[in-house]
Amino acid sequence: MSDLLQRLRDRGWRLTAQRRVVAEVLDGEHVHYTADEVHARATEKLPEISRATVYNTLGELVSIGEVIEVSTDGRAKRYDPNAHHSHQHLVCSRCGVIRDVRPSGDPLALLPERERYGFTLDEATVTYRGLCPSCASA
Amino acid sequence: MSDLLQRLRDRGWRLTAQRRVVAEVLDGEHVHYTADEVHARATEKLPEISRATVYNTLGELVSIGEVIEVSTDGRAKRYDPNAHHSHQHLVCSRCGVIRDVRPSGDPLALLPERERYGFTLDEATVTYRGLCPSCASA
DNA sequence: ATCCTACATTGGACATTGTCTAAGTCAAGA
DNA sequence: TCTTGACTTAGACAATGTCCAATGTAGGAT
Repeated sequence: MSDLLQRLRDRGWRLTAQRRVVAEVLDGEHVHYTADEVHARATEKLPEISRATVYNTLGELVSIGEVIEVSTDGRAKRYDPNAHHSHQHLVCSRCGVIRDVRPSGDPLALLPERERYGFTLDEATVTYRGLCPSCASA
Repeated sequence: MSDLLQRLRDRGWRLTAQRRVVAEVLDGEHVHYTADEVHARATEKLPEISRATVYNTLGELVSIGEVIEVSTDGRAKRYDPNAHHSHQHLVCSRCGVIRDVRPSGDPLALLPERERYGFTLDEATVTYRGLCPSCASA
């Protein structure tokens, strides 16, 4: 059993076939599926799983901090299981491929006091955009 | 006539009443309306303007670089007319208010070479999140 | 000033993404 | 094994965005 499933059990989650399948689909590096993509892949393993369950499960995983919601293009949200290592995203402007990246400093530190307008800052999310090697050479 | 309308005319745009009204709605500082909000405000001045025209005009303004598309919450996109001064966004996690802010350095510089995966970088967009003064004190 | 016509607008159908509900199902503790 | 409350399901509904054929009009041409 994956660490994720163990953590879910520790939180009192009922481990249904549907939740197992969603967790399996989200296992891996540089995974950034939309809800529909998760549903499509989940359906391959469990044909009767419903869209609503996929949305529910993704929402729950996000709310407990196991998965991060990413919206790089204003279209469908994407779900990133790499929640336990702080990171940002690098996106190809042409093909849309996404890589997790780690900036060398804290992006929050770049915002001077006079530009904070009295806000209590929490986090900064950065999206780097450019062309990936294959799009750049094409 | 505003500078924006003059620039549009210089590009060969037909200056219709609808385009004038959309341009007027987008005039100002810290303006970040959704398409529907633009439509609602435009309707006050020109009741017969259609949703399609608002979407068309916003899309055109974005494609010629006069307006920036911002999606801070994964819901509707917002349209920011402050396109001629590079800036980032500061968002209240509770009430959603958005301010334009200017970081002190170039966020692109924070991404080390080994984290660029061969991409040709273009830009970095940063969203700072926290609580605004009134939400923090409530 | 009037006419022409290519470009712009309109209303509504359609597409995509996400949310909600009522009824049925099942995991896991007793 | 039984029971029960949590979970899942199908499908309706909501929010946002796109597309198209019919109609209208800005601005150059006359």
